[in-house]
Amino acid sequence: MEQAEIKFCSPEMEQTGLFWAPVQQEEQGLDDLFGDLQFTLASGTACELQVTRIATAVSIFRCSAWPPAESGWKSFQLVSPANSSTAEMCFIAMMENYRERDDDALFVLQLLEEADLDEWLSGGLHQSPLGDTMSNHKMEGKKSGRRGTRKRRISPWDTFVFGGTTLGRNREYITRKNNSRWTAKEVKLLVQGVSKFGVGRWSMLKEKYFKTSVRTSVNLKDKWRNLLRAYKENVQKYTLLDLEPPLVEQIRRLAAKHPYPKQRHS
DNA sequence: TTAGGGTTACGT
DNA sequence: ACGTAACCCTAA
Repeated sequence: MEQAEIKFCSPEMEQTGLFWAPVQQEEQGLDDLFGDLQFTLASGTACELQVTRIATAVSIFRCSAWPPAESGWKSFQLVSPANSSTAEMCFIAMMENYRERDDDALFVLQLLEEADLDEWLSGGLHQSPLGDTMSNHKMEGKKSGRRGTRKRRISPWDTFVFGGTTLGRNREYITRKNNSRWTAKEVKLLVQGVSKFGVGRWSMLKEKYFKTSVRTSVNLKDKWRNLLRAYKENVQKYTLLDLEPPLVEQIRRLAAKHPYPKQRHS
């Protein structure tokens, strides 16, 4: 959102994609962090992320566009203590395809388990539960362990934070398997994109409007479909996200202009 | 890569 | 319970 200034504690952590960062909190709470977040790494690299998911108790932010692009890290999660007004936040980098890198994920989870995350979350600790343990861990050396198809599953991160035994005690739900709900801001962007490129050019839309977003082109397509279902003169009983009327109008106009599904030629 | 049906998580 | 929205699967 409003360019939060974030400094990193140590270069090592920056390397592994795991670090602490003091973040200025508005009184509104963590919701303010929804949307685009820009900051600068200690190295000077500018970053831009999009925060797409926040949950209560522990806040999880799934972000994208982890730089450097070559590192293979594409997204990360951010865990912050509940109810802290100047939250110290721990960014935990993770792969876009955590499914392929369970070893890594589980390794970190193990570290977190050993550290007293509960205590950290309650505000008791003032340094990373991971300490510098991470510097011993060579991420790049790891070959991903899992192969083969696998049924969908909840991210181990989610399970740990919300459903795992360590923290499960007072967390009553598990997050959605992926990115959670679209924000009004994202929807606006999508609508803007559709109005520019028309319906059906999802990968281009992704490229131009959602380059750094967690949303995939398929997500964009699905979201558009949902928007139509929700607003196309159609009476849904309710919507989970209220959009500004002008935006809804725009959606309706676009829906009329570009029939969807688009005619498949054959 | 897209369209569209199917599945799952979560809100009401 | 049931509806909505996010995600998955896959033919073409």
